[in-house]
Amino acid sequence: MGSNERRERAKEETRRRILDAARELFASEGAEAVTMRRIAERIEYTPTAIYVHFKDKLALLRELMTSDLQMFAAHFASVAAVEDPIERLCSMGHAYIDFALTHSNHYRLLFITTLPIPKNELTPAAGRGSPEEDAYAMLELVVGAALASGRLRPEHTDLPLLCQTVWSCMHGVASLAISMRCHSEFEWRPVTDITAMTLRWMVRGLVRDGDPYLSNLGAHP
Amino acid sequence: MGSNERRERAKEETRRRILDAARELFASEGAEAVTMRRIAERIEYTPTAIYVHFKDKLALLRELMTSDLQMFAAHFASVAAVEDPIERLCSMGHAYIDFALTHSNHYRLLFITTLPIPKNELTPAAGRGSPEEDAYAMLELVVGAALASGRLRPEHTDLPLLCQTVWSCMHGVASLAISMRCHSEFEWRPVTDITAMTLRWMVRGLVRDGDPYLSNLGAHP
DNA sequence: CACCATTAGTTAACGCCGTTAACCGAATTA
DNA sequence: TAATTCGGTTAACGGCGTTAACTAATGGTG
Repeated sequence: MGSNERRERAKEETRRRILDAARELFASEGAEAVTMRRIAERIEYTPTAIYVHFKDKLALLRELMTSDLQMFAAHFASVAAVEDPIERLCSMGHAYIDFALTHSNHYRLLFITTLPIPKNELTPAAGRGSPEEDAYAMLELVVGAALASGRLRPEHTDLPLLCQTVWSCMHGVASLAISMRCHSEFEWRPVTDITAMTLRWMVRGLVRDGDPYLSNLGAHP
Repeated sequence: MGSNERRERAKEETRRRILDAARELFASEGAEAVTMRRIAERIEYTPTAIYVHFKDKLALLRELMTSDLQMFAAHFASVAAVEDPIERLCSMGHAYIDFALTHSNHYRLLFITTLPIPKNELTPAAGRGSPEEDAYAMLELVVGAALASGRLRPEHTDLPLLCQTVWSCMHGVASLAISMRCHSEFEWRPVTDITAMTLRWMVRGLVRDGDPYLSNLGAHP
């Protein structure tokens, strides 16, 4: 009678409310504040009600992560517009750090916190590959474009290796900055400076000597 | 009568046994396996007995961290012997990754896991500064030597900035490698390759054009 | 020697946590 | 109307970190 559909929609609705409550709780108070009981309390349900919609806490978190990964990927939308392939890569690096700092809780969940279960099966996801590959795929696109431009040093041929090295360096800047935030006693240089220097090293390691982009940063930064 | 000393020594002894049990449990089964109850079980005490020797779990972990930091610093003992300052820095980088991979649980506790309480007061420590600064101080020494050698580009003058950028990059390689270990589905390049490439970029970003060390890696690696 | 103070360690309990089994009650279906 | 489905609740289990009250052995002191 179609009323079945209504019931299904209602179920989807509470499921969404659970996810929203978890996300909000997580974003505002950090991962350790996300407990089944507090999520339930927020939506005025019993903790066990959550288990009707999610197998367990990990399944809930995994679903949170997939939506966060989409948000993460969306954060790089603007870099595609940058014309120069090298500058585009730097722009992506800056966007990466920006995301990590402005959404540090999300960044921690996605890339720092090691969940008990491997994130292998984040979601089947639409199309090919997990959403995690969306941002990574974009990185491959950007680095691939730099590679195709012929401006990289001839020894650079391994695209995955290049991407993973770039990612590693940026992740290092982001994650160390996040964990050093409170660590006041330490005289920590501004993240922007560390980011800029890392990107400068990356570019110099990537492009051939005498590349026009080098003059942007050659003088005295 | 001196028997007081014996009592004190006995107390120190059980305190040490608690730390040993925690360390062993931690190294073999990871951080989440370290619970007050399991530690107590190992040394055949009651969980509450631990509270005679440590204020709470965090205090115990902090003490574990300080000894791990010493072990961490000791891991770099051999790099001081390398003569060439640039090569010494690379050697330290390799040692860093080596430590992170062979003692990944310790590395996670020290640099990845963000403890609820800032690690500000790890220990007053002997001499000046916390033990965390020992390895960092060594990094400052190594980078400082490179700086003093006059082989770095003239724009490099900020020693802390250089050290922190180096550290960030190496930390990125280490931590991403650790968290990607299980993540099988992903075609991840060997950590040694990523490490080598990162160090190559670092060196090229650091030293002047035409530095002799560049010919080591210039050809076609 | 007798008495008291100190203290390493135990017992019992509290309030959290994730999770499960049994149940309830309203809506759907036959 | 009777049977069935199923979103949600109640009560409970085992485990966690931590605390208060207590025990028992030791040490110093009159």
